[in-house]
Amino acid sequence: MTETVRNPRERYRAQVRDEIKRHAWQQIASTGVTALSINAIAKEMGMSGPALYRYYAGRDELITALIRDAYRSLADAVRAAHGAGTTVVALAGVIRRWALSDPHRYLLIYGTPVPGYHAPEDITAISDEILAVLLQVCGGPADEAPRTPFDLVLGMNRQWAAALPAPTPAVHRALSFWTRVQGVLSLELAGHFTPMGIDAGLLLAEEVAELGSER
Amino acid sequence: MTETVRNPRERYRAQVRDEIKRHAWQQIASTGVTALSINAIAKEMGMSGPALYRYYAGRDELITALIRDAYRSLADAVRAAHGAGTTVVALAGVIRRWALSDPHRYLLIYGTPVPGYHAPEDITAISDEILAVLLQVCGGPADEAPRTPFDLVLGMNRQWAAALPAPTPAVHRALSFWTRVQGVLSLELAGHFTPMGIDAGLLLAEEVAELGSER
DNA sequence: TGTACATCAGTGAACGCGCGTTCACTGATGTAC
DNA sequence: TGTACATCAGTGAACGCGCGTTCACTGATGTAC
Repeated sequence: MTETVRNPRERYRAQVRDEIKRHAWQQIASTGVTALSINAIAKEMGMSGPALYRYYAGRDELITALIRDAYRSLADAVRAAHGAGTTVVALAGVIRRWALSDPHRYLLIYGTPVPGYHAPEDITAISDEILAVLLQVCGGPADEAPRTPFDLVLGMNRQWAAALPAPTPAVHRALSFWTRVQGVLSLELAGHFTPMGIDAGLLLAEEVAELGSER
Repeated sequence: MTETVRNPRERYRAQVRDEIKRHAWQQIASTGVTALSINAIAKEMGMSGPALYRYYAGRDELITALIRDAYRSLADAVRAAHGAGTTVVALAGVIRRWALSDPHRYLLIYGTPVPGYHAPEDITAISDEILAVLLQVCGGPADEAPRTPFDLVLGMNRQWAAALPAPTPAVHRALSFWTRVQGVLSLELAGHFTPMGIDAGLLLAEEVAELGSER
């Protein structure tokens, strides 16, 4: 999140950029992305509005930075879990806890798209990182034969997909894993479970239990 | 959507209320819920801003009406499909087509919650209608014994759940159906599939195929 | 070590905009006798 | 059938607010000799 820099002026810049983001998250947490206001952040920091333009070219660039950090954070969490050795059920739990720890951060990425906004290249790369881990936890691409009709589900227009010989059961399990996690979390975070008294954590575990690497 | 009324004045009122909603949906479709503006709608209709206050007490009441209509529309679509006899796969297709036909309508209900907004009672009732149909398509509550540990997933604090003797496999299948549909649709509508070339329709069919009534 | 200069963080005023909502009002539409 | 009255849709002005962004500027901080 923080870029490390020797130069004292650059160091200060990085600090302020971080503080701006902290306040931005705080604001998003209370009123949502759309209410995110440069002026409001500035006021909260005891600065005048235009001052922030020294640090971000405008509102869109700030939002981009927030989205990037959110993806980065999730990618790190998922990677760490995988590095420590994890199962599909445990990984789902990690993702869920990550989402619950800051619902608006999750929603910024996977919720209703910010109108008029389109993510730059490097962000989809981080998103691919996440999917790569899922793929490994769901069994990896090795020693698996392509299957039908799942082959049709996946086109081949992306590196991580193109790197595979063909869609495999593991790829499909990873995809199922991902959509099922999203399904439970999007409903849970939007509050659609609370009036029904559903244990979302347990439901999620049940949903992904069968998607392990089968080894 | 339109209330039928004899009285000519009331009739006119209902027409205008509908026209306001039509413009509201149009606006939501182009810029999202948060950009929804009473003044903008009025201008589009060739009226002054305050005129709309004759028809809706304020912005929140208008949004409530839109949300209610959205739920109503989905409930009708799902009911109609069930009435004509449907399978889990076909029903998932119906829901998906409903969502794709107006993504913002779907997102208004199941996307990121509108900050500060809370739905009135009668809306959760419509939501229950939908779930009731799902339950029937997934096998119905009849002649099924409770099972563990799924029993824990569902609490019993809601009518349609309380009406059941206990959580059954069918209830759990309905819940799985619902979350899996949400998972695929929320990712598809947010555009997370397009760069990967995934056939969301096929994926959805695969996801719910196993959740039929097993009769 | 001290001075001259360049860099750059932050200010305050301004621009133009749109928002939700209130209020007192005009004028048309329906209703009662 | 015609008149008197009540209802109510819609207007225009106004209030107070916040937004993103630009611009010319002050003053502090770092750099080069």
